Formats: sequence, structure tokens, C-alpha cells
Amino acid sequence: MSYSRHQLIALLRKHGIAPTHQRLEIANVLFSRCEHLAADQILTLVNERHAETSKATVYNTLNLFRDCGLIREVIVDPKRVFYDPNTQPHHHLYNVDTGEITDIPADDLTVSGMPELPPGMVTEGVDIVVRIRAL
Amino acid sequence: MSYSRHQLIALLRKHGIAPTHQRLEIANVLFSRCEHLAADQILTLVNERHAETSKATVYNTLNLFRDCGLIREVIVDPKRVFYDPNTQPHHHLYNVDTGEITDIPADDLTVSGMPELPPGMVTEGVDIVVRIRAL
DNA sequence: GCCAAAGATTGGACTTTGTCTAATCCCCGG
DNA sequence: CCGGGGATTAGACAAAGTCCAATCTTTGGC
Repeated sequence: MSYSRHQLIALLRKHGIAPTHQRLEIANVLFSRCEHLAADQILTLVNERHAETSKATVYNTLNLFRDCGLIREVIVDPKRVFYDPNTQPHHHLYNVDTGEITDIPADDLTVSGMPELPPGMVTEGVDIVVRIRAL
Repeated sequence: MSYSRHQLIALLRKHGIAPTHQRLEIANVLFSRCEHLAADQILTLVNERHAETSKATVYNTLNLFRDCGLIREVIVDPKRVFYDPNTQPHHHLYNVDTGEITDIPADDLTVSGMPELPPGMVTEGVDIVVRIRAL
């Protein structure tokens, strides 16, 4: 699940994003681990060795990646947005005690009976969050 | 869908909540309309005639109502939490352009293939959000 | 009905997450 | 090698929500 520098550059280019140093660092953090990270965690990870990326750039970059379809937002915690490097359709298990987020493959879960949308509307996505907690 | 003062008092008491003036005002705002309101909207509505309820009380009360199962949080907008007076199982249509939230009755939508939970875990709820936007 | 204790409410300071801005920096094409 | 457009930055700002200590209400026992 880790990417070489070349692969990351190609990935950004494919999405029309100029591969700057900071963007590569952020992309590396996102794609080198299969976790759901919040902006502040990414900021910390990216600056672990040498502080070289600002808060503003992390937010700019995450929004850019999201707009370009490189990553996806996961909205389960009212306190912060998590970013998911997996843009394939899938869903989430959310541990309300610990805040831990786990993937549920899309093919495991099927939804039937989707309501008809108002005319002129299209579905952008279906997010399913299964909230769990310790007994 | 509107409740009398007596009904609201009974509703709060049934959930073990002491019916104070402010709580009744907030409950009235929530239950007298079938909308999904955010805390700041509730604060405004409650103080429309005479300012008499503080921000802190609105937040305290919403958290209390939520903990007592009187209302439910709807987490779809990373900017703010919405509160849903309908605690029956159901799901939501979220218009990403306008922010509008609409209910989907639970029996319209069925989910199959729920993954097995880790031992000692229980499902607290399943939230489905269908994100829609104008074509 | 009255009183004290328990609980509720309050303004305002504070925290956290995220955005904005204007200045600076860097990188690429010519 | 140079100029300009895009990227980055620090820090100010904004909005949502929490916390606190002081004050005010409610309520249950008499």
C-alpha cells in the first residue's frame, strides 16, 4: 500500500495536480498507511522530521485532493473531518467510544429501496456509518 | 406535530428530565416543526420574542436531550451538528448544494450484509446519508 | 406555604477546527 | 537567466462548541 516518489508524482499528475514538495509529503502520509486521518494528524506526521509544511498548506492540499477526487472526506465525528485515501465505494464502522474508523467493503453491504430523487437531482454518493460501542 | 405545554412536560418527565422553562422552550422549537435544526438556529428561534435563554443552556439542553434519547444528532455537515426530533430509525437525504436535509423512512431502505462485529461490540445505530446535488 | 439543598442557568472566557489574506517564495518556459 | 503565475506561509480571523464560577430556580420535606 506504499507508493514510490515516482508513483505519487504520477498519481498527482493524473489528477491534474502540480506535484510540489509539500503535496508529495502529504500524499505520502495519506497513501502510505490505510488509516483515516484528520488534518491535524496529517500536519503532525508531515512535520515529524523537519517542520516544512504549514497548517494552511495542509488544509489547502486536503481540499484540493478532495476536489480532484484523490481522497474522500469521512464525516462521522462532529469535531473533525477525516480523510480517506480509498475513493472506491465502501462504508464505515465507527467506534463511538474510541473514535476508531474501520472500512466495510462496498460489496458486503447492499442497500435496496433508494427513494426517487426530486427531478434534476443526482446522487453524489451514499455513505453508511455503522456506529458501534463496547457492550 | 405540535405539542401542548402539558404534553411537552410529560415528554420531558418520561425521559427523566426536569421540565424547566428553558427546556420547554427548546423542546417546543424542536418538536413543533419537522425540521433538522442546528444549535445556533435553535438559539435564535428560542429567543425570538424575548431573549431568555443563553447559548450555554441551548448546548447543555441539546446534549441532555440527546443523551436521554429524546432527539438524535445528524452528522452530515462538518461545520455543525443538526438535531432531529425523530428518533425512530430512518435515514437522510442531504442536498450538498443547499444543506437541506430530508428524511427517508427506514422501511424504504434496507441494508443487507452487515459485517460481524468484533466480540463485545454492539451496534448503536446505522446512519445512511444519501448525498444529492443539482445535475 | 416555606426553606434549604440540589440542580439549572448564565455571561464570558476559552478551545478547536478550519479559512482568509497579503507577502513571499519557487519553479518552469522562453 | 529571468519573469510571472502558482504555491506556500504566518498569523489574524471566524464559527461551533465547552467550561467555569457565580447566581438563580425547582423541588421535596415539613
